Amino acid sequence: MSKDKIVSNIKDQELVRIRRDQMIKGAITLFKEKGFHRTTTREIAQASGFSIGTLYEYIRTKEDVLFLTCDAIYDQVKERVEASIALEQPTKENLIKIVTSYFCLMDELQEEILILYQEAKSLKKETRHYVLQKERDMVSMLERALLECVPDLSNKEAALIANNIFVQGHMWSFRRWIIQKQYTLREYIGLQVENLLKTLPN
Amino acid sequence: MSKDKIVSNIKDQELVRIRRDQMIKGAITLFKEKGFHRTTTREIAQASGFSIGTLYEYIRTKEDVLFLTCDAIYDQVKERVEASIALEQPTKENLIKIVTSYFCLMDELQEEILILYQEAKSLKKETRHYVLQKERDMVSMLERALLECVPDLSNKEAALIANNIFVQGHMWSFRRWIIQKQYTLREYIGLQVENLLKTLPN
Amino acid sequence: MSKDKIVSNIKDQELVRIRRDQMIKGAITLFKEKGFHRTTTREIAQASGFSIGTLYEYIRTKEDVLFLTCDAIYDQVKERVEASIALEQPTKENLIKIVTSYFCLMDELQEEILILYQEAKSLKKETRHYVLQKERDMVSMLERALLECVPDLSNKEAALIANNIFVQGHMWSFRRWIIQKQYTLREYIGLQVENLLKTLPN
Amino acid sequence: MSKDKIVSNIKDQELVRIRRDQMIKGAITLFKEKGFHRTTTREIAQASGFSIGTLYEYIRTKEDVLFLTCDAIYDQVKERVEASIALEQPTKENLIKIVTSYFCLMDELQEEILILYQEAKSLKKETRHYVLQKERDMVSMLERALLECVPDLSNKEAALIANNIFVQGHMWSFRRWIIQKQYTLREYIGLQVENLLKTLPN
DNA sequence: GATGAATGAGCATTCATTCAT
DNA sequence: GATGAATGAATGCTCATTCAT
Repeated sequence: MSKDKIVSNIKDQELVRIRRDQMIKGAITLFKEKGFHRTTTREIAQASGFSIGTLYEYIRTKEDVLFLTCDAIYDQVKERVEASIALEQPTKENLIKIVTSYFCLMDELQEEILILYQEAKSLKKETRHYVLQKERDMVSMLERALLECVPDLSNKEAALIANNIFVQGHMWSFRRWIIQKQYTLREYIGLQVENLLKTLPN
Repeated sequence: MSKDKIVSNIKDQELVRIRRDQMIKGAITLFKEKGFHRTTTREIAQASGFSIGTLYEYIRTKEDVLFLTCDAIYDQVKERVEASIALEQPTKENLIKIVTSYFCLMDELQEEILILYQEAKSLKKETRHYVLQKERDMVSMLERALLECVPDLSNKEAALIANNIFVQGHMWSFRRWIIQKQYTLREYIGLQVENLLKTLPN
Repeated sequence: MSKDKIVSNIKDQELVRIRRDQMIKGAITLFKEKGFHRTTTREIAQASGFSIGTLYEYIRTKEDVLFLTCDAIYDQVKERVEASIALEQPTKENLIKIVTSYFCLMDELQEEILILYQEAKSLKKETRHYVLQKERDMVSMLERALLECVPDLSNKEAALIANNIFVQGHMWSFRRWIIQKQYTLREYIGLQVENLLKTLPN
Repeated sequence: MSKDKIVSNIKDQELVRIRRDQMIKGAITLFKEKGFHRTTTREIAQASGFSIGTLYEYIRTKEDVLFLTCDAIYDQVKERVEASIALEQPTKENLIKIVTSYFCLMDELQEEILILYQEAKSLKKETRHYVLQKERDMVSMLERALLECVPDLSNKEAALIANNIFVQGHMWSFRRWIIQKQYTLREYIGLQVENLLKTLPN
């Protein structure tokens, strides 16, 4: 597991989980507000409900907080996308359900997605790659769903469409000032799904 | 003009233009490399070919540099998209040409686009809105081209497709580690244009 | 006794002795490696084989560890010098034996001597004086041995020579990078003893 | 030159010299009082007469201050020993003069010598070796003076005696609480020189 | 107009010490 | 008696900004 790479002085693993959850919750609030660079470690500690000294018992560097945060966001997204895919039979109608629920998820997690877009680049190589891999996994899930639901699709086509769907979901977040003024979520989903269907064979 | 909002101590407007061009050139190089927050004003001054004191004769704060830089990138993009649109007759074939040349431009300006995505959020409200407006203008240009070339399109459809094209161009940049490993630029453009055509009426 | 000045929460005096011995052993290893200031109390606890909480049951401050350590080193040196002096008859030949075995001891305890030289200054006044007194005692022992073996020596001469011998022993430790490259221990002892004999009357 | 290895942001080399001299002066005062580790960079800046920001324009790390300080002390010692040796003809009487003036110098620079003894170990490998070399050079100077003034001496004997003299000089500083209570400087020099003469052939 | 030395608020991180369990 | 989680004052260092020359 990824989080195990972040070293902590605290022995009680359950406590580490609890404190890091507090930390991630605090950090997300702050990163939404002012971004990673403008947030101080003291603010993170305070928002997490403990002292600066305690913060550093659970991480090694400020960047660790960013990693834990990005990681948690991806996990959350991945888990829910996975769940929505697992439930469905591989039919075109269900593909639409999957995509729809993915867009809804993106709406729910708008601000978290923004954090990924704007701050993940501040991770060091190794951790950035780790997080990138999670992203890749998620696109792969969409790709597989596409291939199962629409067997006529070539691999390259499926991969591209998966990427497009993936990014159109994010777009609802990172272009919200523009998009959300023109469309309701339902409209947006409706139009994007319509286009998607036109794109698919048959 | 936007740049006029950034105050300078220097009277000679031509000199201001020259120095700011140097500054933007230096800043882009540095921001590509290490991002806005990790770049110091001293480094910007040095990369621009003058002293830190001189830098501050032409701007008021470090954020001004970011604004000038984002602004310059958008201007560059806008100018070239405008040119490509202006040349063409409103036919579907020419729409493809416009979109193709837009994707090529995004390929050329990959790193500049990344700067916009990752750093523009550090701008203060007012300037961020200013830059956002430029983005809106650009999407509008694509939208108008779409409506002219494909008259059957509704406004809402055209706006959404314009946004999709716009973001698919950026995607080539901000998801390059994933996308550019799977597709050549030509392949990417080919597939995206193909999907676009399927999406359009007729 | 000195160690009794260091307060402990623990009643069982034998346990205090045992834990402090562990502590001193751990501390010496660490101080040799990185010095007093660069060693943390956590490291000392760990090297001693118990927790940080337990460490503080047996001392009041980090400086106490330094004191106990310096004190232990001096005790060790003193004990062995005392033993070597006690064994001998007061003849010039035996003086040579005493000096020789002192130099050998200094060779054995090189790194401990270094600790005294480099860290004892970090002790607070009171404890520093206490340790200093031990040093004085040791020089006095050499001085007495000198006076007994070479009765013609004046007090002032004996005191100075005792100091010289004392420091020449340390020198083998604190100038080792220079001295030990030029001389083997035997050579060093041989030459220093030779000079000593020339210095003495008769 | 050694100091050139310490990088400064400031271009004006003369100013660098001036500021570093202030810094060394301030640092020596503080290091005498509380040692390197207990002295903060802020205190060094203040004692030097400028702000913490300015301090860091002239050095890169706190350790740089220690290096500059040790280096300056050695330079001062070396220069004066060199001068005293240069003046004299190679006779035994002049050897005594050289040694006497060396002891006087050690008396004058007592506290600076203590700094070398207690803090030089905190230098990083490279700089520590650099400083060590200066020490070696100084002993070599004494050694050469010995060989010139007392030609019958073997190299090994001369080297050892040079080291003894060198350390007996320092001893006046680092054992001052003991030695300076028993002897005046004149007495100390008198007795040590007397012993030295007994040691030398003829 | 250009320069670069000076400033000090601000930040990440450490670590001796305490105390509830 | 032992443990180890919690604390926060302290510290080294950075960097945007100013201003005298």
